[in-house]
Amino acid sequence: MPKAVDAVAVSGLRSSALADDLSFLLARANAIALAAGNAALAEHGLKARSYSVLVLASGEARPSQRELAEFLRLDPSQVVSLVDELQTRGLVQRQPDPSDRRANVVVATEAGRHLVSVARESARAAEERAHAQLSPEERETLAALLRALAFPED
Amino acid sequence: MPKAVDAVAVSGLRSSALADDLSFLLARANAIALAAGNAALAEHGLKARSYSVLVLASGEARPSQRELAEFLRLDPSQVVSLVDELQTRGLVQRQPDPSDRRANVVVATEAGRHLVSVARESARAAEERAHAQLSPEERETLAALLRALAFPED
DNA sequence: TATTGTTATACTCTATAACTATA
DNA sequence: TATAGTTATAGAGTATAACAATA
Repeated sequence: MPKAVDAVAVSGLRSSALADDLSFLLARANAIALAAGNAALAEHGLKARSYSVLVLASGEARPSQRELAEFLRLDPSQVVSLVDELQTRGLVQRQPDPSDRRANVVVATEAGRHLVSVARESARAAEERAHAQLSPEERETLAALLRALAFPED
Repeated sequence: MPKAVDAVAVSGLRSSALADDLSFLLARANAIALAAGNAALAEHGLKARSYSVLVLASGEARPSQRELAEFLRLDPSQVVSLVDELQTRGLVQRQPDPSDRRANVVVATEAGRHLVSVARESARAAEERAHAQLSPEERETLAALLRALAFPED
């Protein structure tokens, strides 16, 4: 996530053309959420990226690295690094996919599942703080609208 | 913006814990919008960053580099590079701020204003395509909700 | 003393291409 | 011929600290 210059209420730029631009608002809101999320996850030695992989590896989906890359919009080579790191720390394992010997299925270890359950609390608390401006109903509305943008194929 | 692995409908990960996470949806929607925006701006020799600076420099606000950094959530040193590049291309000028001789006000040149008006059309068209899933009303709702997250001080 | 812009540096992230082993 | 994972590398983005000029 970007910097953190200060928190002084910003100039007359709020009334500029950009301030109504959906893409700009998306970028700024994301930068803020990412910074808050990374700060909260840091105490567990995780970042948004590695946390995401760990969460997905802790579920029932048994994703391949290819699927992780696509879902997280990362290059496959970036997933290699992330899984390497998590595997070195004993948090995930690569398991050969019986149905395709080229593919690795990434699954969390017991330690990984435990860490994710702890980290999830930190992440949830951070999100709670970051989104305190919105009511629960507004958050659900926002999630639904973002889902339409995030998964346009539906 | 990240990669572009493919566009195959993704696995069972859609039903994972992450898929309901507001921060994750924000990140994925932003990655998609940013990729589309950068692609559209590339034909004008711009990216989302430099386009944003140029838009702000084209308005009435006459922002200082410090204000640009804060508004765009960039480090002041990153703004230096962006303004350097735009200035080299004759698109913006640094003007001394009479009320504070330390500060540079960044203003677009005639060429800069012209380019931004052309580029804005490309950006608008790209956004139209990227957000085609949403109705105009939904987009306005989304913008209002994102504004609350992007500018939490209000 | 604090702030604006600047420079320099290190680090992380991203994009690309090539290679292997499988399909 | 195409795909999953890997490796390597170059480039873009980010974070940090220090400095000069000014407040």
